[in-house]
Amino acid sequence: MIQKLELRSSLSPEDRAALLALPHSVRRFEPGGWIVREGETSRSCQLILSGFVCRHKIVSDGGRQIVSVHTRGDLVDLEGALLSHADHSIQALGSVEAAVISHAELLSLAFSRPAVGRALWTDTLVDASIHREWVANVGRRDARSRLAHLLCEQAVLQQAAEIGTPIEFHLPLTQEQIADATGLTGVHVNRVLRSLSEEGLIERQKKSITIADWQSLASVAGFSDDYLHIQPEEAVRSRKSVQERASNAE
Amino acid sequence: MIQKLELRSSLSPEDRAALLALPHSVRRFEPGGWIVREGETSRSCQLILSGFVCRHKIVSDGGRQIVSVHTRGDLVDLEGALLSHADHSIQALGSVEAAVISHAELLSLAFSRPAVGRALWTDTLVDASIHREWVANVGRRDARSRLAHLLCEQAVLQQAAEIGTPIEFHLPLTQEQIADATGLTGVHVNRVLRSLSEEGLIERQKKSITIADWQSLASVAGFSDDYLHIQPEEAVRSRKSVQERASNAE
DNA sequence: CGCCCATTTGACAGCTTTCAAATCGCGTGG
DNA sequence: CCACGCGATTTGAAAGCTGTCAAATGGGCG
Repeated sequence: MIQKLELRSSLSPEDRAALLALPHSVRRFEPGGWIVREGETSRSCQLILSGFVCRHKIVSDGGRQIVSVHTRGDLVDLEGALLSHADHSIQALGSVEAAVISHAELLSLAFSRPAVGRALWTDTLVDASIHREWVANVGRRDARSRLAHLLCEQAVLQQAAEIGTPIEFHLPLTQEQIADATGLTGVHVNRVLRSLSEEGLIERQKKSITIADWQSLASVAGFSDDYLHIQPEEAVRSRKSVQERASNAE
Repeated sequence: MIQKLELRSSLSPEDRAALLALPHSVRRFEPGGWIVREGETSRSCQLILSGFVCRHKIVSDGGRQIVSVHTRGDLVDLEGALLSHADHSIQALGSVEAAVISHAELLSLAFSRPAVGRALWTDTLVDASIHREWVANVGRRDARSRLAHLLCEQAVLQQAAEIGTPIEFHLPLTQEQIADATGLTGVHVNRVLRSLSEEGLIERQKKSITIADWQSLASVAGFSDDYLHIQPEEAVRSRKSVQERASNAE
């Protein structure tokens, strides 16, 4: 499971073996459990094995901004390996299982095996790219587009991580948390989500979403998956699959 | 000048020498010149020698979002070395001089000299951290705080890059561009800037800003420089200097 | 001196927020 | 198995911050 860490780089079998051989222990977090707290210094990072986590920051008036959501296969708190203190907190959104990997071990592997270092570095660059898209999302899109964009992104990412299907996926956030991720208020998220489903773009189950009309939703969102930098073969497979299922659903 | 690239990591003299020995050519850009266009593939990255550049994305309704501003000592388009296509554009804000460095050369140096690789990797992590702060800035602060935050950030960054003093610095953006960086409109930026200067927090010259009351401005912004991850000794020097000058100015 | 772009300013509309209250969902305890 | 209780979801009404549209002013460059 560890090797799926790398959707965006190629690794030799030896590299994979070295990654798999990393000493680690599995840790479980309760819903709401803190994985990292802002300001802390840590000695290890966590590879998410199951469940969802989010990174967030608190601004001075008490408002919270979620800056990213991660799931199976994502390595969080890699920052801790090279930076002295965490600039944000990381919290479990539900029950979470994570593999704890020491920074020292990971760094030494990264520097002894170029392909591994390259893959990890690429991962941080993609993280940054996603952050940039989020800046544009909260900065320049209205509430409707913002929410549509978040849904499209989650659909593609969960598809890539092989969790759920591209048109129906688990949305582990409460409406209040969706609001914190999009820079809106819980009340408004509720209204917009309802309007999206009334228009037939999405369908809402208890804690998951079905994209009823991918084309329209992506168009409302102005969504393009370029910024996710998913490898060509993966991207093709993923996009095709999204579209096929979308058209089957019609 | 190249070695000041690393404010946040330590390098041995040999590492510095290797960086300085990188083959490069100097390229000049006109104001508004494109350094990278979204979607492009590039073979080299650019180390800014003088002037300012910004990264930005265009959303589907034509709106523009500036996602970062860079100046002397910043390496831009490092993404191009590891990712296949650019997810954003980079444009010169005024006249810019940049050293062009081939990706291949830079990567081979990064993988042969761990300290260099570490420094570059750290740089991308700091970039990501700044992006996260921007997400929080546009997502969860009102116009007043957003602008104050942008000003505080620029003051500290330009001080760290040794351009101008911490309380008076060059702001290479038009109000329209400031709006694109903060997710506001030009008209509103104008109003808020005027109100900040009427309240005595800042003073405005033609194209530069003087922070008249750092304490108050930082408090309006909810600004803390933690997320910039400036090395301890640097941070102390920088903060002290900002505060000294600020109190001298009173 | 004149043109062009950036900055200002005013009035008004509108998207989102705020504040409150009602309803729903679901795990817990009787 | 059903009642209770708390958090999440909904909904309504009203206020407010920010955007839009337009026009005037100002400043720099050819």
